[in-house]
Amino acid sequence: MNLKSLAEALGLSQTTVSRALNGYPEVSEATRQRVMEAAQRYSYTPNSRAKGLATGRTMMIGQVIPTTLKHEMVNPVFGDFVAGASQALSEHGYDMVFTRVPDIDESRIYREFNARRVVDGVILQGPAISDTRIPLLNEIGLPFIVHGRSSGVSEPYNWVDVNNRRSFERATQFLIDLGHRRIALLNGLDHMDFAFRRRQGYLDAHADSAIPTDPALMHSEEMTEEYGHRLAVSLLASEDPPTAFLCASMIAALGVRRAIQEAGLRMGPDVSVITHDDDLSYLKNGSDMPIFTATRSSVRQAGELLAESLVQLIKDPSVVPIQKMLEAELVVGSSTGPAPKRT
Amino acid sequence: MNLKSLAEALGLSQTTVSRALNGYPEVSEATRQRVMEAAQRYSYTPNSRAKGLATGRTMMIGQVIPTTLKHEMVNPVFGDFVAGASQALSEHGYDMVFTRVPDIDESRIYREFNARRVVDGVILQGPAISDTRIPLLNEIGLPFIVHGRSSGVSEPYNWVDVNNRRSFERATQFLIDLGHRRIALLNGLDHMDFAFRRRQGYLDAHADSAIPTDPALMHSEEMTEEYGHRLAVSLLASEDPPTAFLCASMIAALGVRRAIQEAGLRMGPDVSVITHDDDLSYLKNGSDMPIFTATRSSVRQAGELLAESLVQLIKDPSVVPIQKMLEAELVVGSSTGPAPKRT
DNA sequence: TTCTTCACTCAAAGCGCTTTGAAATTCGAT
DNA sequence: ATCGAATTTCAAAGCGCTTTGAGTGAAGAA
Repeated sequence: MNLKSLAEALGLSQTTVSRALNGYPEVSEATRQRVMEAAQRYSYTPNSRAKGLATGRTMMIGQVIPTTLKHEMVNPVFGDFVAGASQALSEHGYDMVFTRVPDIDESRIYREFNARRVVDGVILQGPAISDTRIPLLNEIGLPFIVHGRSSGVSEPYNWVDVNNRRSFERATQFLIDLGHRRIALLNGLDHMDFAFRRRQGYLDAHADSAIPTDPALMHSEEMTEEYGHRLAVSLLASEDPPTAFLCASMIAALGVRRAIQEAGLRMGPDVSVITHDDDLSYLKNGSDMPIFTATRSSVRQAGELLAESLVQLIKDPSVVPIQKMLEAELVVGSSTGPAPKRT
Repeated sequence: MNLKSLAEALGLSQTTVSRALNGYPEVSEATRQRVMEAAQRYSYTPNSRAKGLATGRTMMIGQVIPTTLKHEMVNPVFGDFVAGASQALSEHGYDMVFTRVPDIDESRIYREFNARRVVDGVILQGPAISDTRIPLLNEIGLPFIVHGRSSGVSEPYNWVDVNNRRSFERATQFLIDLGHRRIALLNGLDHMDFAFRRRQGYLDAHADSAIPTDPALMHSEEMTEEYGHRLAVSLLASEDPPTAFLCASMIAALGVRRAIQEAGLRMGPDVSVITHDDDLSYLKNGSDMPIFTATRSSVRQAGELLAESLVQLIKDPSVVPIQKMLEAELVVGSSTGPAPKRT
């Protein structure tokens, strides 16, 4: 059933039917009722491609996933983020489309997105430091919003981000206050902006308390459980082991916990651990008493907020840059304690 | 730049240009070269909506995510699955689109997908027992493939699934052979087909060895870390505690491990644990020596296979039902050992 | 009664592409 | 030269929708 046949069935013109359906004022209430009812009865749904072709709108939001950087997609955090974002998008009638492309092609894809009019806007994930995609998208003129920020990009752009620097500064300060002096940092990949900011926070806290940092304690890699485990094992076995760990993700923290237990130590009394907690639905940090002391910020909520902002942006591209900073809370669990006295 | 202007610039008709671009034989090689080169130079990309409108193809694969059943989306397994599937899809030029809808609307959405010609095919996730979406999609005639199967659906449909019954039967048998008699089953949600099959495997193994099962040991819920923990805590504290746990997911198994350690027991020597391992990239079960003894099957690969099949199906709908069964391997790690002697 | 207005409704022109059916050109064969 | 077949190109008709600009009646004003 298409517009034409519906119009014929009703004995009306396509124009009138279209107008009635889309709520234009030029059609009488009686007619509108009749049309609506018929549309219902014949279960007519407009063809979205035709509609898009005519209106220039697609009601789709794009997300490009570079192929070789497999992390994005498989990262559990991504799932929760998408859940939040698609939730919000769907409320405005938008769907989400994922395109995987080889790394090199990424810029081409954005241009194509624009040329082919395949999406109305784009979400940019995992910004690196001085991310080149931002100037690119600005130049193309495709509405977009970044999940995170990109240090080194001077031009304005829209973003939603967690205050990574502050939250890691607070976490580090918390450990310092407990007497820890050797704090290991298990950070995300070096070139990622969020990792950069977290390291800043870590360094700032040390500087504030005039505590020297040790490069041997600062690491960055893909945040897997294995990585957390491997690194904790080697650090704990080192000459001058850390008394505390600051992790960039729950998953890595699980690995750290495993290493601590294997070493015959207790998490909390013997070795302290703080992790960033994205509040993943499948990996809750305890509902009553948190297992890990953590800087918590729901990535799902970030997704919702971001999607909401993007929709608004598409509706009215003239709004000033949307820039929303979320603060992470520091929740205290049983994984931290005073630094053990040196023997 | 659109077809029309490109054709004008070349002094050719739209037809010829379109044909040249789409590799039709009716155009001379020389002309084709000229057109190709011009398309490149003007960086012309066809508008996909217009193309879709004319051809009836969208190059999009849909996935519907019911809103209230939030699990699908946030389940870490989902991320890896999508990574695999979208990888394969992209190689054939397909993108993936997610639509979130309230539970009740799901059937309406499929009809709309079809009516609005918004996708060329659909992936069905998380089939329940006697899942009604399957007959619905069959009736609509929209090409689809199920990730999993649905017991109780008699009509033919396409699927890719892991042999859940067999893998859990083997795992259970493995525990029985080690002398375990009280094996707890931490299963997924009851109405899910995969959970049903796993329970079957568990029951079959018990029956084969004439070992009675205890309803108090069989549980099903959403597979979170918390659930694994909570349940293991209460089971370990019970009158007649299990000596082994069989978990449907790594995440839940992590919770079980935590509970075991909190109880002052050792995983392996004191309490055995086997889990199903979807081989998630962020939650590897140890690369050299597996932590958990596990039934392993890469959900990422399943995604690839499924996507590949769907593409094939769309290309040629006449192919007999595609039904692919994957076998999980049983990898032995350090989480299992002989049943401890009763004190 | 005639002229304006207003409220509705309509035919037709796009949107950018594919594809059909026909026309023009080339070329070897008669 | 002439013809037919093969090769190459084209104009135009959709695909299903929105939207413009015009048309039709009916109601109200003169």
